[in-house]
Amino acid sequence: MHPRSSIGPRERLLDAAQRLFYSQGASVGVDALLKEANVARRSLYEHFGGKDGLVEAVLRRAAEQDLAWYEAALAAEAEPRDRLLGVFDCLDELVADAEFRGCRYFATDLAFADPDHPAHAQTAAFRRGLRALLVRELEAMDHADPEAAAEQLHLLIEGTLVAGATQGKEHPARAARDLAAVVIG
Amino acid sequence: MHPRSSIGPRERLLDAAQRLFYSQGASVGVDALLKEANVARRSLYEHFGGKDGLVEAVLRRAAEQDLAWYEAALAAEAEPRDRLLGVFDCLDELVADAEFRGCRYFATDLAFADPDHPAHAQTAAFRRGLRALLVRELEAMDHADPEAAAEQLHLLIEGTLVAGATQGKEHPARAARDLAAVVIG
DNA sequence: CTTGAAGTAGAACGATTGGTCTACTTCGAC
DNA sequence: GTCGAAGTAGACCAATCGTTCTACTTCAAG
Repeated sequence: MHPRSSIGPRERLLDAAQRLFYSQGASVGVDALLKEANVARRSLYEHFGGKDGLVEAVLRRAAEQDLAWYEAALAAEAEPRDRLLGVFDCLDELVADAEFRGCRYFATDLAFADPDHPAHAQTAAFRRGLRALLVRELEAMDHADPEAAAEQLHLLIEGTLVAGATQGKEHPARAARDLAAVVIG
Repeated sequence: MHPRSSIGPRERLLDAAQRLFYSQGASVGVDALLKEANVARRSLYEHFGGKDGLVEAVLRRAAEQDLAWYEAALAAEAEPRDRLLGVFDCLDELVADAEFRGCRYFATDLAFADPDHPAHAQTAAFRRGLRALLVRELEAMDHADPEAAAEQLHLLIEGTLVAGATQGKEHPARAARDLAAVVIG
């Protein structure tokens, strides 16, 4: 193995694909992915079996990273109530970034019309993970109805990501934060 | 002309494209569109100049229809406050429909990576129209800050559409309605 | 009856797609 | 030193993409 040079073609491919899928959509051609990753055509098919396998692997890894991002956002504050509100402060920064292009998972769902495409299982898993995270926080602060509140917070997050992608200048995360404060109580 | 048989190839094409673009995304092939519309290949290029022109025309017409849908949703109630809340009742029905697949305009934005594609101008126009509608209603009921409230309502609507597309069973419109009531005051 | 615009049907185009395959290189393990 | 797994480079394939084009039909206006 290459314990030193560390990143082999598999990782380079995952990185490049995650970048290009996000910035240009899942319809980017295999050629563009290979060029961006500086990887031979053959490596893609040996490691991932095909483009679909690469898409799935990218989503699986991205879901881990993104859930960790939410955990980090929560960890930035101490008070249970501030922890959840802090997520929207982080979202405000995220959405303001020039590179922001919306929610990776929803974009993926839209890109694959076939409901049996393996990508959908990954996006669903991410949403369950995020929802579980919200429920956990709400339970920790003894919220009266954690499930219902988590649904509302989730809706506010999704709305923020859409609004941020289509009119980022308006700081939708702040508008969402005010409503989140109501939800949390 | 054909004042009788009424719907010529142009209208059939618009109808078919609106249906297929929504259910399968803007990546549906020209062949599928022509077959669905029972229209000759040539007619598409004579009437719309190409697939891009068809996309633009579909969005322009859909925006009219959808804004009219929101107007109708508002008109279902009399009291200024109930008019806006009624929109979320209508959204609840819309989202529950088995055919519902999310917001046409956001899906279109994601489908075309090129920021100069004419489709983006149409989606932006629709959002401006919807926003203006919300502001108008809020002003009519003497809301303290119509612009800010419209932004929040818009965010709730977008969030509802995303949540409805990904987990329609949960009635996200009801969750959004509760928050909308807070926004309206 | 004729003419011409508008429609249909479908072959064909160049480009691009995802995927397969061959030939060559690299490099650590034995 | 040799061997084999893993990687690179790139030709190649069938399918599909949006688009152009020709040939035939339809039908109302003059």
